[in-house]
Amino acid sequence: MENNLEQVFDHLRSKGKKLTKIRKAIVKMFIPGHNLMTAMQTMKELKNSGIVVNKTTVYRELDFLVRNNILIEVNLHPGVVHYESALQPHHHHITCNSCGDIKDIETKELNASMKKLESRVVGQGFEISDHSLEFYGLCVNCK
Amino acid sequence: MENNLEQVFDHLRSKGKKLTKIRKAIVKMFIPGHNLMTAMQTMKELKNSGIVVNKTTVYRELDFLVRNNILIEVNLHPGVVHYESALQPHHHHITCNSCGDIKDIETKELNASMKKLESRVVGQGFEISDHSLEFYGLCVNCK
DNA sequence: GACTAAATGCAACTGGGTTGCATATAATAG
DNA sequence: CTATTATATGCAACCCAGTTGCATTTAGTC
Repeated sequence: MENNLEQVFDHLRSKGKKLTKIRKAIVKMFIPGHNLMTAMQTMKELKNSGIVVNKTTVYRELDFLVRNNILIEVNLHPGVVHYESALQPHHHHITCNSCGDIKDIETKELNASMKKLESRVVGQGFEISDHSLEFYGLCVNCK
Repeated sequence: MENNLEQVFDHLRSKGKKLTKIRKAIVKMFIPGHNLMTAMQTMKELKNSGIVVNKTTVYRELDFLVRNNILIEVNLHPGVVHYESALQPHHHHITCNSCGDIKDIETKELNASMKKLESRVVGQGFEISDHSLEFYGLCVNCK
């Protein structure tokens, strides 16, 4: 979405942040949506498109984009953090235990009962700000 | 639950596994339930009770117990794996973003709609074997 | 073009987790 | 109760994701 992309750039500009070629390139690879990548995968993708970046920069840039609500962290597996666009409708993922492939999954069936659950927990004094729901199994090709 | 403990020991014995003092001690600290610990926390707890263990042993032992369906891995935060008893009713957790405290939480409201969701996904060719649902927010003391 | 905050690179480091290999220990049979 | 052997443990060295301090570079502004 070209539109989203320009919005993100304007948003950052308005906050006095710089639009370096690295930042632009990273935002571009995430914002169209449906891209879920680790820091290292991001670095490789950048390299593939001719932009060689230090890993420190990649980690700092991804953190920066998370702090600015452009990306979110996704916690699929121990040992590595995935990132994806924050500018997408709320959804979850299913990871194939065999080939490692990750697919988006809508969970609209859960909305009502999830709200009920959260209000009960709030009633017990907790304040829920976020949740993480991930599925694991076998994809069509692997089973 | 003393009973569960003996069942676990018998189960392992029947598979030809040895019941060393380290293994027994680790099983004992997890099986009563409501204990959620990282490998390093487990090592410290062991030390506190007078059993000094190498970290390699702790990691291998926790893996062993997961492979034998006595513990499960819980993926709360990037960078560290938590372990808890597999011999508990299905439940989830809420982590306080401020003090880091973790509490168990029942999610019976979700059961029916979760089943619906899973059958839809199965209908699309995926086979779901597991899911992870974790909540984040503020506990009573911290807000 | 000069200035300054923001961004980048580099090297060294941290910490969770793993591997190969030598040694020790629990269970079993003799 | 000793010998045997698979299983478990310790140790040292390693791997890899992610971080830190500091010097250098760059984007945006005047």
